[in-house]
Amino acid sequence: MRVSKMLIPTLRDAPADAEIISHQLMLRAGMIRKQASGIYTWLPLGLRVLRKIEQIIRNEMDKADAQELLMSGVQPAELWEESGRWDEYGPELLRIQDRHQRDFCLGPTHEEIITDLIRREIRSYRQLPANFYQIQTKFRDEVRPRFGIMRAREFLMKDAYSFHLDQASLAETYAQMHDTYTQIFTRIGLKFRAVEADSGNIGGNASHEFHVLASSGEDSIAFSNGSDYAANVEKAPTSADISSRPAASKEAELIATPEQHSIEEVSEFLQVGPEQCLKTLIVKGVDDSLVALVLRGDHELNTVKAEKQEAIASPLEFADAAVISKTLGCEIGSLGPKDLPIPVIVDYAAACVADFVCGANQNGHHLSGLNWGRDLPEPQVADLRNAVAGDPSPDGKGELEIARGIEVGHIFQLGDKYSQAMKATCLDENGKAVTLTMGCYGIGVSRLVAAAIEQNHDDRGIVWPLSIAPFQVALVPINMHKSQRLQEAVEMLYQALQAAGIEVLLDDRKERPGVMFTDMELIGIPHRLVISDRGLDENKAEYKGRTDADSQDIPLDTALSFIQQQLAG
RNA sequence: CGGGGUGUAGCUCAGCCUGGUAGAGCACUGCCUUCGGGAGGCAGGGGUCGUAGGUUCAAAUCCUGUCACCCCGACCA
Repeated sequence: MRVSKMLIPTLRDAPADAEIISHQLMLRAGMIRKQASGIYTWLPLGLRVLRKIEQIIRNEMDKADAQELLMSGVQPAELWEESGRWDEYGPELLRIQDRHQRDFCLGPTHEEIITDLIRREIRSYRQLPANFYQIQTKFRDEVRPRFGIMRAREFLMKDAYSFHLDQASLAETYAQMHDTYTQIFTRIGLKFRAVEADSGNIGGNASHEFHVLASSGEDSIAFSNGSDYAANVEKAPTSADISSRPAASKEAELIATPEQHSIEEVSEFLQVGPEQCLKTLIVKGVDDSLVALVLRGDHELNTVKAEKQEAIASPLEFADAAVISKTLGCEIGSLGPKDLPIPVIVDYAAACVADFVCGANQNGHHLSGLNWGRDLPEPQVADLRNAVAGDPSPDGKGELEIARGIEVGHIFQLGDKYSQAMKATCLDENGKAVTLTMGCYGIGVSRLVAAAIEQNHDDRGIVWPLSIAPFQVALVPINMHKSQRLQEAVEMLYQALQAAGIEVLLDDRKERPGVMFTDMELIGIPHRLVISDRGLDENKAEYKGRTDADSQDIPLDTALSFIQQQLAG
């Protein structure tokens, strides 16, 4: 492809409403343009990347014997009424009417359609198991679309649905899809983790999310450095062996700490680390009571875990400052667990600290050198906090590391939620009707583009993994319009590269070199060949990989084989 | 849905406070010079200032409504 024949409207400045790097770079590289909030047009360059990802997915799904089909994007309301989701799904479902005032929706997902198809077409256990997938535009009327293509309302998704006679068969396909997804993200060339997940409102049992690791990810995930264990930080359990608590070595002491409230201030003031300080949070309990939660100063409360405590009101609410000072006799910044007249629940880690510092329940004072079992009773312990880096892995193997992740895939064992509601059955070997068991498997194809950029960029622009780059090689001639022989040499090399099946983008614009270099780097082409008139005299071309610090000279007549080597390596 | 913010040329933004009839840089068109890391000169094209109403002799500017977009939160995954 020639740059002159392709619309690649690169921008020097990022539009002001683009917040995250992938959104900015996709706009600047001329890959997408916004049509409305959360709705985008894919320009030729962006579409090439999207298609590359699609092809990898398609290829791996086919290998796993999944069959591609394409379902309708507009779906009749009747099916959704049958599954119960017409009422359940909420405003995210974009509902429309046709000219006869019949209700339809724009498909946010396709369980209803596929189940309807399968209940009509599959009659015998001999046709099972079967797995169907499509790559299709979905519409979800998100409350708050943001971050460009990352969380769009209209987006491209690969969704697959498998059908089984029993749970064992589902488990088998589920495991196969887990492997397929692993293969897909590995082939694309992204760092990712498969994470244990809740199945949310789609229903069913087992579920894994696949996260691309990137600092801008919306989710925090915890994974073990000693095993495959990975989970959302909020969901990773934490615990500690109370008997590992060191022996008391200091005497309890009341210290005046005027104007020192936060853990940070107290820790600074008393010159002890925040892990040696305990913080006391007062939340609402059942029946208007109050409950104190005690955490290590460097730990963070996990509200979902806390809500599981019987004494605590759900949803969790912090007590009002006024109520606290009235009931407990001091301000929030001076609270501590000693002699509190309300129930106290202590996080495992906090219960393991000896000689700790905490508020004295007396304004402007803290206690130091406190010890559980000596200065105050052995506490009631519970898991109340988010996992942090360095915590032991819940499976006992290795330690947890924490990273940000972008969810790009999700697999579920659905069970019979939809087949039951929609009466999808088939005959087993005894001629008896059996309700089908289902699995479903999604990949956010368009989101993957953004995720790949979030993980792979530098200050000059996108750094595509070779597998999904819109072009493999950028061919940049210097001042080609001024030299007939350069034109001919470049044309020959361009043809040769193409003939070898290499995707090459020839920058044939009458632009200055700087402009061409900057654009090719912005759009992230992995390999670059520069040809100049003066290089011709010495049979010289210049090669530079997108992330290389410097370019290197290579013999022009070996440029093709050199590039082939680079692509292979 | 709650809170905050922004709408002026394709993009980034100034002008608004203190009303006087619209600007800059980049981009675009033509010509000349330049030519290995976003060149320079000259000459151009392009904006009902989001929109509706109000105040005023006069509104991008002040007032009110409304729409769109963005951010934070809630929500979703």
